[in-house]
Amino acid sequence: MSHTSGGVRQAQKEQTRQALLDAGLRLLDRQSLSSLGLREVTRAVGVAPAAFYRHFPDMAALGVALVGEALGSLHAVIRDVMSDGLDAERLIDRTVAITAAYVDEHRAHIRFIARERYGGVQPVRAAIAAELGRFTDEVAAGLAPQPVSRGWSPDDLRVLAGLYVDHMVLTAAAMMEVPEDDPAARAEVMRAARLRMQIISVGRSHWAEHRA
Amino acid sequence: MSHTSGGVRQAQKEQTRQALLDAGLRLLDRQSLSSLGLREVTRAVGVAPAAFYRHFPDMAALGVALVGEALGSLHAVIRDVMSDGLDAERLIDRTVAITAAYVDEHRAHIRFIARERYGGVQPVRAAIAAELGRFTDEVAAGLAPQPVSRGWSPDDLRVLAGLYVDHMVLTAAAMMEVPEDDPAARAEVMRAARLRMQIISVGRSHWAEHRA
DNA sequence: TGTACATCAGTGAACGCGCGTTCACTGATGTAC
DNA sequence: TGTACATCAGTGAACGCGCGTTCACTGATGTAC
Repeated sequence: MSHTSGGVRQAQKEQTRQALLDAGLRLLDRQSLSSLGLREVTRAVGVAPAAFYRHFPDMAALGVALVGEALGSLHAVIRDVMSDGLDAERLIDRTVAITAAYVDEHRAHIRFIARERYGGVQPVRAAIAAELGRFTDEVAAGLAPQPVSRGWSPDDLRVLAGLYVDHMVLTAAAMMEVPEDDPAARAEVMRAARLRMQIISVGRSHWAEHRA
Repeated sequence: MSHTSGGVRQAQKEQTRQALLDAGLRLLDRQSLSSLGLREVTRAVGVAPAAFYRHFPDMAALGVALVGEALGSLHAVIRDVMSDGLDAERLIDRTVAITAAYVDEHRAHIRFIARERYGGVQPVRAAIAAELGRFTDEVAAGLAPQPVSRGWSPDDLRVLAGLYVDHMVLTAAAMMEVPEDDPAARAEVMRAARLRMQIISVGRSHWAEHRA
C-alpha cells in the first residue's frame, strides 16, 4: 500500500509479543507463574512453541514484562493523587476509591502481582520489589512537604510511606478475594481499608506529641 | 520386645508422613507449591512415588498440612503475648522481638506461608486465610478489654486487629528477604516494624478525639 | 518501478525426559484363638 | 507361648502424556541499486 519505510514486520512481532503477554496473564488467573508452561501459552495464542523464544528467553522474562505492565502505569496515578493537595480525610477516600477502581480495571494484573510478590520466581520477585520501592519513594516525596511531616526524618517518612504502600497492596488483594457481584462485601472491604488508613493518619498527626 | 499392644506400624507410618512433610518444606524454600512434584518429594525421602498416596491424596493436601504445622503453634504465642498486660511500648518491642525470633526458628515455614498466602493452590490459600482469620479474632479479643478500646465497636476492633496481624506477616516476610548474616539490615527491618506499630498504636489511642 | 539479495518471525518435526497415577505384589506388624 | 490368618505401608514396573529445547526450514518483509 504505502511506501513509508517498513515497520510492518516490527509491528507484527510486537503484536505476537503482546498476544503472548495477554494469554500468559489470562492463564495466570488460576495458577502461579512457576507452574505456567511455555507450550500452554503458545497454544493459547496459536503459534508454534518455538516462536516463544523470538520474544522471551524463558517464562521468568515474560513475568518481568507483566510486572512492568501491571505497575508501570501506577506511578502517574500516585503522583496525581498526592499532588492534589486534598485534606487527609478526602485523600483517604480518594485513595481507596482509586484502588478499588484500579483493581476492577486491572484485576488480572493485580492478582498476578499479589501472587508473585513472594512467589517462587526470583527475577519476578525482584522486579516487583523494585517497583514497590519506587512507589514508596514517590509517596515519601509527596508526604515530605506536608505540614504534618514537620519533625519527621527522611528515614521515618519512608517507613510511613512503605506502610501506606503495603496497605494499598493488601487492600487490593482483599478486594480481589471478594466476588465482583457482592457489593456488600466490597463495601465492607473498602470500609476496613478507609478505617485502617484513618488510624494510620491519626497516628501520624499525633506523632509529635507522642514523641515529646 | 514388649508385648504392649502394637502401635509400631502406626508410628512408622507417622514417621514417613513427617519425612514427606519435612522434605516438602525443604524443597519449597526455592519454589512454590504449584511447581513442586510428587516424585521430587518421594525421591528426597527415599520412598517409592506410590508411597505418597498412603499419606496424602495430592500435593495440595500436603500443603494444607504444612499450613497447620506453620501456624498452629502460633495461637499459644499470641495468647501469651496479649495476656501479659504490658504497656503499649513494651508490647510493641516484645511483639517485634518474638516475630523476629519466630522467623529465625521457623524460617522455612514462614516463607511457605508468605509465598502461598496468595499462591496458586486454592485449598492452601483457604487454609492460610482461615488461620489468619482466627489470629485476628484472638487479637481482637485481646484488645477488647483494654481501656484504650473504650468506644470501639467490635467490627472496628476486628479491623484494627487485622491491621496488626497483616503487619506481623509483612514484618516476617521482610525479615526473610534479609540475609541472616546482615545484622544491620535486620536491625533496620525491626526498627521499621516497631515504628509502624507505634504509629498505629498512637492512632488508636487518639482515635476518640479524632472521631469527636 | 523492478530486480536480486538479506533478514528474521514463525514453522513443524524431533529429541529425550520426568511427570502423576495404576496395579498386583511383598513382607513386617497385628490379632484371634 | 505358638500357630494361622488379616492388615496394610511401602514396592517396583509400567502406562501414556506433555514438557522445554534444538534445528533446518519457509516465505513475507525490508533494502540496495
